[in-house]
Amino acid sequence: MKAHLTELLFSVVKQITDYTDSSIIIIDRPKIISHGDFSTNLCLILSKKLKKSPRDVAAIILDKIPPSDLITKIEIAGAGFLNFFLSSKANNVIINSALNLKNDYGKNQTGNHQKIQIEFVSANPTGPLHIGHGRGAAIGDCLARLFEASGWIVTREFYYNDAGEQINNLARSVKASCQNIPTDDPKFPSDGYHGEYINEIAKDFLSMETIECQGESIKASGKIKDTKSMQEFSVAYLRNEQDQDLIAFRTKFDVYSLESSFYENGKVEKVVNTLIKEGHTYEKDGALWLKTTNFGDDKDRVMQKTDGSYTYFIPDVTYHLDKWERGFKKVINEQGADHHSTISRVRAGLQGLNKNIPKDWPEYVLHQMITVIKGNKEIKISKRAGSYLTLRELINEVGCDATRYFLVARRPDSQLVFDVDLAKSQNNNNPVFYIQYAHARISKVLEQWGGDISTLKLDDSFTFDSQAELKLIKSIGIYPEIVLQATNELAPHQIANFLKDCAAELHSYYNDSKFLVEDEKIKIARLSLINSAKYVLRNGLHLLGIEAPQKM
RNA sequence: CUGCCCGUAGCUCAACCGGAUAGAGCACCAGUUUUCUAAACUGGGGGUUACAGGUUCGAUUCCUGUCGGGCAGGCCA
Repeated sequence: MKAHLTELLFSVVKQITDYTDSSIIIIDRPKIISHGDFSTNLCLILSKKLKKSPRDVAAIILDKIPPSDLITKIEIAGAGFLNFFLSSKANNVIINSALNLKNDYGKNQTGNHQKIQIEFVSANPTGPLHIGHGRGAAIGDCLARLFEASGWIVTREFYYNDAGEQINNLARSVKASCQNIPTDDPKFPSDGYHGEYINEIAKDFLSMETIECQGESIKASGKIKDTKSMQEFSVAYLRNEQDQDLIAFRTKFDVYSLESSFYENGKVEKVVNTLIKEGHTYEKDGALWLKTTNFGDDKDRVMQKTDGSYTYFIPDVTYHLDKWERGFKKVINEQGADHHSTISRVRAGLQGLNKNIPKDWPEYVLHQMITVIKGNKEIKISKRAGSYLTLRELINEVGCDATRYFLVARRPDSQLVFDVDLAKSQNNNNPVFYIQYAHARISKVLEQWGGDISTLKLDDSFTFDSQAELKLIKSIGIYPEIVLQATNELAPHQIANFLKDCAAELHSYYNDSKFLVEDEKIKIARLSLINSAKYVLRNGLHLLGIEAPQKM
């Protein structure tokens, strides 16, 4: 519909100016219903160039614009806006389009089958997933679903930091637990992990349990001095836990990349050598430094420590080079904002490799921290202190649907308050139930009707006239635009907000009109309308990874 | 001290990358059911968009400064 309007307007623009590109035409959706279905500020933009007042330009365009049976009225308004009002035929086109496309309604092909890789969660295997990882999982997975809906070939990926200092720390903590050293004992590792899960791992390690992890069996040796086995077992144990958390959260990954693998296949070494060869390094204080200041960082960073091991960002750079070499021209990393300082380092490292990787590659979506409130008290999340609200607990208490909704319904870069009591209370007005209820209501009406849903179609001559109907149709018509916009702006929260609005229109309509009426023509029209709304609600919920129940 | 994010109704948050009268939900007040699910609907009050300047036809949005909150600034990740 937008494209249609752009075409009409551009045919006039070509006549009265020398523009050869339709990109100056911006079609908006007005906020206020009396301003019509679409509007454009085109005349305000052209007024300077044509040296005429915006309203005069509007009059000229109005005079020359070709007629269309999808538009019933065009108005000049305000400072010189053009407002377009859709005809009832256009409304019927929208509804029939949704009825025809069904599960595909709302999708677009702007991605043109290009490859995109989205990395998210990527939690260290040093503890169970918490609510912050949940936010990452919800946002990352929804982004993946959005890009799929926009015609991209998506790879979902999880990166495990299963090497390095944090893992040594984990092994030390488990070892201390095996030796029955209490966490408040001075002999307990000072920066060790304190959670109860450490004791669980220790217990299973000592009783020589076997853990299944991504198709591999890892058996604990049970020997306290066997640091290697303890480390392997602990990592496998926690990866297994995290995998189960993610399954419970309906989040699947296509590829798991392991930090350790980049050491094993020699790629880390190769990256280091390339950086040295390209002249971006120097030695100081017994360490090897990367000149990240060459690429916009505010100070240089150590890349090889005095003990010979590498700092975390070298394997990170290696991993990202690997992504690049796998052919991903578009990569999005979803992570917590507390890691934002890695961005400049990873990008600097990639630039230093001199491989013609774009400066702003990869893209990042950073989500801000979450404040968890339970019983009117804030829960501090700290892995090391052991105070913890795990994602699993949250799913068990609140449910997967509600958890996903609340975690994705806010802009990633705003801090969010998650009130556990509010989210889990069943009798409360919960937006998730509100949306699902709208879907269930439609399903029930269609079921009571008992006809063949696939035959529902709107007659060209039918005219909807109630406010409730027109508002619902508008919501259905706008849905594909929301999907595209949410994809382009990396903003899945827009889907959540849209669905709440769309459900509200449906509920209003439901209360306003009866659907199963005597008049066959009216009945079919109304059922066609709510069935198209059903596809929108279901498809939108699917983008959020939330179920659309037939009844509640 | 430096960098990044944020500041919008009592609370939780939107606002289509500069547009028209800043919108929802919760909470509060008043109503709606002999009807396809009242987990719903209808109406009402509530705002100097933290503050002060600047840019222009027009600013919640862009720029500068101030105040306030969060996160970073490890040879941790």
